[in-house]
Amino acid sequence: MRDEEAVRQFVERMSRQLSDWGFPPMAARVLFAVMTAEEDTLSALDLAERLDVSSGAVSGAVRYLTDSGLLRREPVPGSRRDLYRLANESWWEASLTKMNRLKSIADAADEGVAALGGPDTRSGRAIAEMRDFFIFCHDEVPLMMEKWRERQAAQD
Amino acid sequence: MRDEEAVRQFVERMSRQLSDWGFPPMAARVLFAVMTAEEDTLSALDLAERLDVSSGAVSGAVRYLTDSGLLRREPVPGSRRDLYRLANESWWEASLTKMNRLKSIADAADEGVAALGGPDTRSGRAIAEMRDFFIFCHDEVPLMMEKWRERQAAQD
DNA sequence: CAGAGACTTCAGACGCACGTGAAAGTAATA
DNA sequence: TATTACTTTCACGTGCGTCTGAAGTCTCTG
Repeated sequence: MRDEEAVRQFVERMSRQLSDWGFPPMAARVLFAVMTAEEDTLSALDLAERLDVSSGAVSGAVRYLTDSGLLRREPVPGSRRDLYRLANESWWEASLTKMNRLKSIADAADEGVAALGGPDTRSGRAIAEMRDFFIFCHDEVPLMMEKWRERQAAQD
Repeated sequence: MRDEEAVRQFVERMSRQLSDWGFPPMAARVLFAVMTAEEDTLSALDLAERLDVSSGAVSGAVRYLTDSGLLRREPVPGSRRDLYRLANESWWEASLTKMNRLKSIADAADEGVAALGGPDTRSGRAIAEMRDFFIFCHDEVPLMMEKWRERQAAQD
């Protein structure tokens, strides 16, 4: 049923997609290794073995992921081993909802308008419109997410 | 009024934002050099001078941008010099509307579900939900853009 | 308290994408 | 046809992020 080789390829392909978006590659691999596991927690060693990477790489990746709030570390009492679990089943939703990137762009654009001498110059107007567009998106995305959640709720 | 140094910084900062999204840095610089120009067309030489980069770099960047449909090349009759103009005043809108990335992720996720043995396994279910989420976004974004266009139209 | 197991840190190597600068290519002018 | 103006191509150098592997640290067990 489950095709381990295909799963590997999937993890690799998906990680590539994420890293195209600026996500650290190894962190992406770890994230999908956890998502594609039938177990709901994995140790650092498990991750290193399944991904066939060094323990150091795993260490850096889980640190990134826990800092970002995507993964939760669960120390095992009476053992040096830590287990990792997805902090949020639908991390992608939370990630998109924030979308600080849109805000950063809007902010940068706003400074641009000032540098260009206000929204009444040719170029200033263009950048101002761009800024407004990104502000609009930044506002709309949460609404979109809400719609998604409603739809999900309705499906049950 | 117009602060050239601040404009430079703006171009640089904005390009950085774009390249964080996987956009080629030099292409981003050229794009914003054109957007921030008061002229509506610029030659390759203009671009090289304003950005203080080599002509080779400009050549590669404009090729990328014209191929992507963001810039239009306008040969000047009786001259070897070409001028470049924004192909679309609101290229960002068009770019977001396409958003092939979301589709790619959904496609990859779909293969993942198969590899995991269908949507009835623990991990398969998680990936299937993720897939549906990205399909949802892919469908919603065009609606969002429509809303934006309506709002813009209303503002006139 | 010694040893084993587990994670972290860090210096080094590696690969990759990017921009440079020079040389070649192409088209207009004389 | 030679010259000039502009663009494209490409081999090279560089910088950056990333992974490895070994050494270090910590903590539980015997």
